[in-house]
Amino acid sequence: MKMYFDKVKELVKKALPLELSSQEIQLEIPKDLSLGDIALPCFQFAKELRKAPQLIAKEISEKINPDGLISKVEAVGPYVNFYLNKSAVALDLIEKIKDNSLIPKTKNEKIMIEFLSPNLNKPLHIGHIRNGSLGESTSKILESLGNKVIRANLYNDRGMGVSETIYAYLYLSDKKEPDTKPDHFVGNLYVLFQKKKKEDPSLEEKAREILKRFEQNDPEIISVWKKLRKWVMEGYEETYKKFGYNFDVIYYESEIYEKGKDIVLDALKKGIFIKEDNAVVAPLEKYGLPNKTVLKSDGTTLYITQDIYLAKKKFEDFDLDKSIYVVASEQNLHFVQLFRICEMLGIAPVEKMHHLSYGMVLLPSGKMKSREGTVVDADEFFDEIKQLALQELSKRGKNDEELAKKIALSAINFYMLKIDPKKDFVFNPEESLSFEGQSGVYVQYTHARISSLIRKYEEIFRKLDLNKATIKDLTNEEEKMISLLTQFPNTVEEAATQYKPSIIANYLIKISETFNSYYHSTPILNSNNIETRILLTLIIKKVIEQGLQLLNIEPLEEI
RNA sequence: GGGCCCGUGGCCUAGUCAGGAUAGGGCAACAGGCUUCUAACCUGUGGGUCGGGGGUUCGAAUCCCCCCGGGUCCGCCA
Repeated sequence: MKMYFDKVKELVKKALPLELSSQEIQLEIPKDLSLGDIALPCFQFAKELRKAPQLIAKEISEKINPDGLISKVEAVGPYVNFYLNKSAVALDLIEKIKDNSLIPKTKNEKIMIEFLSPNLNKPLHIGHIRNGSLGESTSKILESLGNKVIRANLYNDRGMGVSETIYAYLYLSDKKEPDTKPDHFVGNLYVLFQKKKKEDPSLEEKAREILKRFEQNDPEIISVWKKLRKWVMEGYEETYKKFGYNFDVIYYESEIYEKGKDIVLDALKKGIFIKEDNAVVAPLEKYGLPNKTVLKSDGTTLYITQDIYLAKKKFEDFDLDKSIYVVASEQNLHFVQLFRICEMLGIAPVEKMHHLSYGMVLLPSGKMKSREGTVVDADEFFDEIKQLALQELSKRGKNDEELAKKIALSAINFYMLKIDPKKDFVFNPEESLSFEGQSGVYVQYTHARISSLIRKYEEIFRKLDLNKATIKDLTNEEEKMISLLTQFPNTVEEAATQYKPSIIANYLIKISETFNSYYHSTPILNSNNIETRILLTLIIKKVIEQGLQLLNIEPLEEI
């Protein structure tokens, strides 16, 4: 698409009156593709020329002769509309499919993206799934453009929550091996502790003692801690596999929570930080932020101290161009402060760090609270959606557990990703997730339809020689489809620069809607323009396939 | 109290960063469409003060200011 924009700019430049030759030309994509592929709004010249934009549009359009890539130039009101030569554009797309360059590999950065980062005292919930979908999808999008992405996860494997499960295991349970999924088993210990604490508030103090003993390396505590931690991690691995998350690096808070002190003290010596009531403080007021304590007055570390340490370690160990954190929007301030502090310390400029902030997943009753057990468990959630998929499949005479899983995953990932990340959303278990309309399953259905077509008429498809492809006699609908298809690479780049997989999800909806409508109205195989139609269908399939993969969804050949 | 985010038909949402052509979709409702390439689909109908008010502009859902509603953060917690 960019090359087409450049081409149009060049044409417009030549047609502009002299006094405007240096002006930057603003182009846009018309809302309605039947108005053309690229539009030049002429308001931008009206002031300088002191002429009505309608008149300017007319004059410019008359000076431009269509050639090669541009098949038609037309003034409509204050706009000059440019139509691409759809056959040429479609052939170009086929070329790109042949050498697998639909998405141009124009980037080459080393990017770390940290996501999920759960507390190791309970299983993952639906909020983690939003986080995971975003993290995994953003990774894939960045990779598709040529970047090297390192997926990182930070395990919060210490602190009060973890100590409470240790206490519950030692003193409130019969110390047996897990009889359920191991992370759920540990999560149940946590819930048990919360319940008992309500009856006996002194338990809080007892859990604190566990934490103290842990920090003093008490062998009994350490061995239970190791055991519970292993169980939770085993449970997580299973869940990751189910949802398609992959990690290259796992950091453990237990290994870094005391680190960062040296960095802070060094910065204090250099006068970057200041001392306040014997604590070390990062002065951030000049940036319009509240000051941040980075070391307690008793000399012990804080959460942010280890964050500073880890941020530095990441840049040093991996020579990163960018470090991304996928964390809920509640921590917006924390990350603004962290990034600013990192810049003050010379770890990295703020531009090299990004907080991919996302809104909360709420329940109709309000916020999820793991203490009170009002959470939607990730595994149960998955199973529920899988059951729904199974029901739908059985309506169609199929009984395929594996397929049901894949459909459930498509639905979930798409549902999580199609909404703008920063928006909160209320999850209503009964009615939220749909298999029709603007859903992952709708896109999958479109893909499966095309696949079925290809499967049924394999010989025809095999006879096609992509090297001698011709595209001819395009209908209006087909031209519009090609216009949409050319926007795919831009869509991916846009999603990457904005860290918004939702842009791709919405694009896939649009392309699926267009194709389904086309499919309904136009015979593909039983027509006199079969080659052109098959080629277009192949391009659509490829675009949907790649788009779905970027959303961490496996394209299905059949549903 | 201050900062940040959200507010688009009954419900969900795109468009807001980079202001432009009659504000796109989906769900639900209603009316249609399967002996023909997958009906988890398609076609049509009704339904909108883009939270409210000012301002900037030839032009505002989009930019600026004020206000209203909701969320969230502002610990020597994690």
